Amino acid sequence: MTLRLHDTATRSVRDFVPREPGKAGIYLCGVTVQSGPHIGHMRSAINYDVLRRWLIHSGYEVRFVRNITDIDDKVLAKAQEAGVPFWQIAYANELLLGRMYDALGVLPATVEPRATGHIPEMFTLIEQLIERGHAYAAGGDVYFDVRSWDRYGELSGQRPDAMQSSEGEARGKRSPLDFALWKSEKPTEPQDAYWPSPWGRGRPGWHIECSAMSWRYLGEEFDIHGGGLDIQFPHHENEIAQSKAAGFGFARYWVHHALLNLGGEKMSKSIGNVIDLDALVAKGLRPVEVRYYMAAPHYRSTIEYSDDAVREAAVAYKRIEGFVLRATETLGDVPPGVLGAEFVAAMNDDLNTSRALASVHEAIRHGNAALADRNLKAARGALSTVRAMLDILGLDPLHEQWREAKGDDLLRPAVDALVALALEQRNAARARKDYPAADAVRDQLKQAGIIVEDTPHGPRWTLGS
RNA sequence: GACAGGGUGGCCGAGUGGUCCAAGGCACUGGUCUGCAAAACCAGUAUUCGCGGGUUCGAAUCCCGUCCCUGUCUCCA
Repeated sequence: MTLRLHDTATRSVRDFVPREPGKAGIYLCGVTVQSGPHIGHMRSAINYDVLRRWLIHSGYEVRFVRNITDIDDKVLAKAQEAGVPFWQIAYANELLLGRMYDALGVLPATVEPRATGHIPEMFTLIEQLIERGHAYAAGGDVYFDVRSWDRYGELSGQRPDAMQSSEGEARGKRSPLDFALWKSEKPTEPQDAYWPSPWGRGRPGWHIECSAMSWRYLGEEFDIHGGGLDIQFPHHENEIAQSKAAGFGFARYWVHHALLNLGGEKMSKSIGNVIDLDALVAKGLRPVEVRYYMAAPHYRSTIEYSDDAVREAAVAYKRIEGFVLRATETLGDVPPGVLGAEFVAAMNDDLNTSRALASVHEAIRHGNAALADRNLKAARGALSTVRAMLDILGLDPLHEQWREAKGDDLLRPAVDALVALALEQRNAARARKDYPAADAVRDQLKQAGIIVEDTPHGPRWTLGS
């Protein structure tokens, strides 16, 4: 069975056939680091992290390139506002982004290149485009000549003739549709944001960096290009035009993920309807629960954010976690084993994580039943398959990523001994049928954040609320 | 206006021609277990898929119309 992926360019689900057997090259449009990341960015990161893990599991050697766009109009505007160099703003936000990836268990990219580190590659590309008659210099600017590329619109379905052109004619453009590859310096912009170029001092246009970096790290043609639905046009359309006009084969599959909405609109810094990971943590959610929330719906479905929905996701995840922890308590460490067939089928079906999770929950139900029946063999099987499936989604509760803070390892035996003391008293009370006293012990522990549950083999405790 | 994608139970969310009187989760109800709980398990909870037509032996799934929602429209606010 092979992976099938939705390809935006053909608007269809296609078998994934890598350019080179056993290898997969992915370019993901990362973030423009104009400000700190919000949970909309997290969705992108998590969706592609799942794709990547699935490809790795499927035996591919994955080269995963996720860029940082560290220069653009907004970064410069923020820098001017703050009175600091643009790269200071960009780098500070890049660090925040990295922290967010770590917190959510997003695997580090193979390489995370920055736009400003690839100016020479841009020059080569731009010169190639000029030579081929698809770009022209005008003053100190260089524009891509959209009319010279008749496949323009192939990705988004936009027809150049039908497009509304923007207000205000830019200087030197032959057509309002043309877009800048290189922008000449302006007196109103920070003077430390420019590079010398064959066309005079200036800085990159918005789209050229991705063409340059994908070329640098993945070659002229690569397997998958990803990004949010909102940058399909113009950004990806322009990327295709540039790269193909330069003679590259470019991306073979275009995978776009849907957005995270809040209040009926996409979460966006400019609209101001943003929530970041810290805000969710402040609501009592753990990053792993947030990851579950983002990974559970299909990647091409819009998520309308709501507090209720995240909380519901947290409850669902706790059910998963509860099984894994309880099963491990009775079975000992059972390593991840073989995936369920339904899970595999679901993942291969355009990464249908929703369906895949349904099979996880079913396995858990069977596992819980097996535990209750003391059918250890069946329980062991369920645990190993559940852990394997969760591992693909980056949600295995036993993975080091999700272990509580380090001190926890030392604290736990100590708390365990104290709780055992309290439970001895409770047991004594129960033995003499003094239930009010027994319940008082349980209630007091609960107030301290320790939940006591009775099992056929004695009480167990967990932290919780 | 153009282009793209959606509208499924109380909620979240899969399902794109028959096995769907619609997966899974949450919530709720009843049961088992328990001293009582909790957890877990079992059972129940949409004859129905925005609305109106049509195609078909058969439609949530295809077609037409209609209403509503989201994204995008280029040196992006």
